[in-house]
Amino acid sequence: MTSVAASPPPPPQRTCFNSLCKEPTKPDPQRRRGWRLRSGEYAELCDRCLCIFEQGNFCETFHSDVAGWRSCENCGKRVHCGCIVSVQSFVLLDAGGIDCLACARKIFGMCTIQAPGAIWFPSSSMHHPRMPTMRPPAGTPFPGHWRQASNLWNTSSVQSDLQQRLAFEFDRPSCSEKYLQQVRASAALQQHQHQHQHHHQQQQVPDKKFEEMPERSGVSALPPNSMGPIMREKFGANGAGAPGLDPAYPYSIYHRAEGGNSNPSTNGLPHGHHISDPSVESHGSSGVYRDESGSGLPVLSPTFQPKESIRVGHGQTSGPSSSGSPMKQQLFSPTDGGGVGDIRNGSRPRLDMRARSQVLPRYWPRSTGQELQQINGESSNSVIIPLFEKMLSASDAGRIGRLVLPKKCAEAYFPAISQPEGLPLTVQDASGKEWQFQFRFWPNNNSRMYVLEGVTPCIQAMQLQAGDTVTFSRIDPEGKLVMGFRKASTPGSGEPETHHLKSNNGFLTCPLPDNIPKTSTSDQIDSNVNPPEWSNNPENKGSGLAHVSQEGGFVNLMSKPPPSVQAGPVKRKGSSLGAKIKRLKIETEESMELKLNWEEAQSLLRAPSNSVPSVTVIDGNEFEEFEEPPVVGRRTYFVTSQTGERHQWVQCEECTKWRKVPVDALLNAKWTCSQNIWDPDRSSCSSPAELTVEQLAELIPYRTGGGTKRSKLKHESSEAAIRASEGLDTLANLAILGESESLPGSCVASPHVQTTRHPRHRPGCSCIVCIQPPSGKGPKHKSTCTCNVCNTVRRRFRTLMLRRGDKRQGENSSDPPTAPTKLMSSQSGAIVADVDLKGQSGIAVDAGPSPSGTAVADEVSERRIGTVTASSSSPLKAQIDLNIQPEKEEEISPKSVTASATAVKLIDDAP
DNA sequence: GCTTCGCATGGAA
DNA sequence: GTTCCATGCGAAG
Repeated sequence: MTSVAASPPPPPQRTCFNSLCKEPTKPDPQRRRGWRLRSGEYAELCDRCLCIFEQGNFCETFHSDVAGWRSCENCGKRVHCGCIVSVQSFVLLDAGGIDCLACARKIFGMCTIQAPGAIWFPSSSMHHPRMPTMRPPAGTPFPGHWRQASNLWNTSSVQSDLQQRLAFEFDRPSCSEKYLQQVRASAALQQHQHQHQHHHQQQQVPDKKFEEMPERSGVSALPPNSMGPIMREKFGANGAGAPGLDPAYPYSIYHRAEGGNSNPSTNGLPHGHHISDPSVESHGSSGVYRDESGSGLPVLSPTFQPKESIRVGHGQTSGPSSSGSPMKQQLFSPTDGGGVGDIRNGSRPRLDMRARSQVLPRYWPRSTGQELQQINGESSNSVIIPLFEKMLSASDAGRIGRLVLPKKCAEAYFPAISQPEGLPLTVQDASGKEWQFQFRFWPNNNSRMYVLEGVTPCIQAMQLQAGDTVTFSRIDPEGKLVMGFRKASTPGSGEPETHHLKSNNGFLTCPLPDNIPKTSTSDQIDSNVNPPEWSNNPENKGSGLAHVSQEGGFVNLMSKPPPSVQAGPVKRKGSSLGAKIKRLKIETEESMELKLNWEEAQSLLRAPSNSVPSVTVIDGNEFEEFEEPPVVGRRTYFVTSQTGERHQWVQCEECTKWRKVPVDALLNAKWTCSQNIWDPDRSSCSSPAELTVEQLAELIPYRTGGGTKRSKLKHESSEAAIRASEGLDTLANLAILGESESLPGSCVASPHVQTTRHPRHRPGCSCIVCIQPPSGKGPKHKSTCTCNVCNTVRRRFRTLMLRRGDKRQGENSSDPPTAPTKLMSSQSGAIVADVDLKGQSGIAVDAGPSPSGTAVADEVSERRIGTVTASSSSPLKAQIDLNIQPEKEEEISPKSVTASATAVKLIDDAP
């Protein structure tokens, strides 16, 4: 192989960044630059364009005849709002309309707005002390909560949010394709446009741009009829108020074509029309597109699913306005980072429109705002780009450790690989832990089958199983791939969808009663048990989170599928997780709003009235055990005043005012001012609040948006996530327990369901099982561990095994003799391991898919006695699962099988 | 005998 | 009819 001395290519002739100019640019010793690009660099302009730009006349000069001009609500000045050049020169007003930068500065004290070229609002500005004093534009509606501190100052976030929604709405195949068809039928459309020139002015923009700027990127304006239902929900049928839908606001959306090779048949762009922005080329995956011509707004991920973030009101939006915490998503990034694939794996940029549009809807990301915020908790300057998600199949969740990736998604969002061996891929989970997978493919029917290998540790760490959903997102500009997950509920349980188990990010859902008597036997977590701020509490990060919808009165408790699902064989082709169920998940996700972490959930649990605890001493520690499960009360905040006086603050269910109540007050979950018996002056919703929001913010840490607390919480987020995950897992288990035993129509999340199996295993249970972290969480006890817990577990299991062994021997004595140590499943043919139970009768049971029918029960019974199977998929091999529940003998679950198996090992190891 | 790897198969979309 | 993808299954380690 001969090496050819490659002569360096001559430096390309640089031309003006303004695509309407294309004059050659000269090296500028003074580093004079144009507008700032997303990459962090600045547009390189020719002298003339630079001069025009510096004079602030760029838009007038080059965009004067395009749409997007609006008038400042305050001074009436004409401001262009449709391009990257002008994006920093106006502020979107919540109530619609814009203010020019000068007015914004003047009115809102926008001192933190940076000089032209800096298009980000620093996060500090989001909590500018003057924010609450902002006033709405004259003549605009003045909703009560508007101009809350964070609202206005999150203009960039608002824009970002809107843009995301628009991008998503538009980019959905069903949406974009429809419109692109309209574009293609341009002749008829234009004729129609001439007849309705004014109304359709914006729709003509794309065609006009195409004609005027043949080298420009493809542009497609969003027609009113492409407005998705979500947009209509928020902005009304005509889209008024939405910048992108406002007829005076030409919201252009740019589609990037792979390799600059646009295909009009697939993306609606004329040949040769592509985004040639080198920063885009370096991106690699979906993400924030930018129009280098300076006449289009950047667009975030086309796959963003805005179901959650679109919810507003009552502070429920995932955005910053409700929480006081900044929505950690920004449209622009200081640097233009590439995707993981590009940076780490050297992929080529991909994600053409065709690939995106061909991604099946079931893989569309449905990340909630909370999830996104959770993912993005570490960086306020990052853009979270939901890529796709996938419900785990049995194969994916199995111990084989291979996660089959949807082909289109893999090709669209992951690095390009040419060899089957693929590439190592570093993926971060929501807690920041990095996992290394092998991204590869198998040749398959002249195609490829993409898999992620080595996912078992991650899957196990997340305690995922078939039916759960993993989500893939990317954080830009870091380019990190982030893998999240949502737990499934009970897809196979056949639960009526109006009842308990709707699958929402793995949160069980149930309707709630209006009142929850403390002594009720159906105590349930109230839908309003936590204030809106809480939902966005950054401490609520973590996988184990309960969602409580304030709107719908639903409580969603994270849960694993109930035992029936866990243990049930997953039918091939995922038929048990059919499309219908998946769609149900989609719809019911809308009911999920708030998150609780475990500590907070715990804090809601109150000792039932008239219940005297029995004190149990375990390992020197006293535990109170209640025969009755705890009562769920209203969330309150305990505050100690400067005088040392302690009391609680609680938010009224109806008027949302905060009231002070005695520290020992136990409040109904739907507490209202009328129940404020301690302060008659404030026992009505019409009574004024005792403290202002600011004062409350000082009193109640971070709940009401204290900025300093938030930063602290960031540092604690990982730990909090772990705690939350652990705790909610337990809560989830309780929910499962409740579900499995609740009466028809009762709430699955009800913690107040009696059980005869093990009355302790309920909320508040302090038994040796419940005080331990859930399975798979926390440090594992070694098999040789001699701690009190382990010894107790051993002792219990030894007793159980002996009892069972005796029982079984009695049964076997009447059975015909069979092969003593080996059984073979009649259906699965799975490998069966022999187990020596040391003195027990040899019992070995196939743990593979079980034959249906009564045999299952027998077999399960056998399993629970204690078998070790070769195909055990437990992540806890050779480790003690301290969450085993020996008394719950009737319950069928793989975990229980594992637990039993583990117990056998314990017995083996026991002294 | 068990696990891992890689391809093949076939149901479903 | 084609493509996708869940998983079966044989070969290799």
